[in-house]
Amino acid sequence: MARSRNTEKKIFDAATELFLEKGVDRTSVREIANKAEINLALMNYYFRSKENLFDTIFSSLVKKNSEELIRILNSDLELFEKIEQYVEVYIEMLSENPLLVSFVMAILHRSRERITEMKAISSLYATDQFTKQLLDEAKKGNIRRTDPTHFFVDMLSLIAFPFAIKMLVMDKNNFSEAEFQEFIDERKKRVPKLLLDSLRPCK
Amino acid sequence: MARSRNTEKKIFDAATELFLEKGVDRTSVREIANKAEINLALMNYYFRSKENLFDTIFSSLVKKNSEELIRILNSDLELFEKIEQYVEVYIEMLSENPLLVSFVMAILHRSRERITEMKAISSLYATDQFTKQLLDEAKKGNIRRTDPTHFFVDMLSLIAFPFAIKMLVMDKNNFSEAEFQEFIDERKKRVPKLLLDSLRPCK
DNA sequence: AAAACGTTTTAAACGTCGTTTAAAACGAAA
DNA sequence: TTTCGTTTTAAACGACGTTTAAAACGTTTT
Repeated sequence: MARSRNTEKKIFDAATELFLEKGVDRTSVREIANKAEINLALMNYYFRSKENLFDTIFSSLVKKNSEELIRILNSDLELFEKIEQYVEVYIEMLSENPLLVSFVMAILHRSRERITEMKAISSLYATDQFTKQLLDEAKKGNIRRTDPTHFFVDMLSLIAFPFAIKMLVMDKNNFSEAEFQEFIDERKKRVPKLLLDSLRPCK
Repeated sequence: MARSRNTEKKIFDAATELFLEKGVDRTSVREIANKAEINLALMNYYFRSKENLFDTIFSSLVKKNSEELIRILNSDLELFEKIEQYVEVYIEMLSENPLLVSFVMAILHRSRERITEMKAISSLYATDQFTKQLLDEAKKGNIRRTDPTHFFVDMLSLIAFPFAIKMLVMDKNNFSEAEFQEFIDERKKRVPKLLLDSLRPCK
């Protein structure tokens, strides 16, 4: 009984690491079993199938990493401050899990047809509260009118995409790991500035 | 002889379609052989391995689709006009090949270690000419000073990422295919405006 | 026209993949 | 100590990417 929980966790942890590193389809069950030091058939015993193990891990990863972000979106912070904080926390989170973006991208393509069922995924998107805030501030004349759908996609793109093309950026600029990290850190200031400038009614 | 070229092309075309649609790792060689109506072993005869077939297809796709973009970056168009044209042509190109972004993303993760060898991939990035133009215009005071590396990553992100999260955007906004296409079309105007506003020295 | 040649195609087999199976080993309750 | 449900094991299944040797084909040569 204590043994079983332990086994389940060993499988979960080993698979998580391998899935993030090599991708689901390039990780074999025998590899997971080796890393977790368990018998091959135990993966199916505890998780029914590799696909179901993947779903479990994916939901867990998304949930763990998106909770704070949703909390920020739904907070009653002033709009500009909220955007600044959201971007910074998001980039910081991805810095600590640099493989997460590629992983999610791969899943969005790989499991395209199943997206609607994967409820975890919706926590990656804008909340109604944030959308409403954008519309309200525009109505009050505090910011330029902007399509919330576009604005949120802009924000997500500027935050996440650089991680997806990390290797391309490193290769073309001859960045070391540390230099790439520095580049990413710079974006914590740059991206909010770009977004807020586009909202400011100055012009 | 005529037969052989034909066979090679049939394999290439069938595999291209399947790789884009299902991803490399979820496409079996037997599936390719069926679709191309050729014997299983001919894939290895003409392309040595599935991995090599994939490399060939990837290079061909990237080359075919990036040539015009590079031509624009290296043209002597005025900076703002160049950015407008680059964004519009890029988005239009991705609209016609909506699976390309996910495919390239998957490859950037899947073949991370081989990126440097895959020379085709460098054509996805900024040219020296464009970088120089950004620096020159800033020096002349025509635009705000900006880090060309960041600026190009911003631009790429705003162009490409929405295609990568297509299913997420469609799901959350209840978009039909046509509505998503409309959303993308709007970005042809929106993205250049956002980028140019961030460069204008108005403030 | 037949023989000889290199090119192209074929069917069968290899080891590895995800998954299933039936039985063995185990731990707690009787 | 026996019983019983839970956990683990080894072996096997069909499908995967790849290799092989031989068959079929089209050209060139005699």
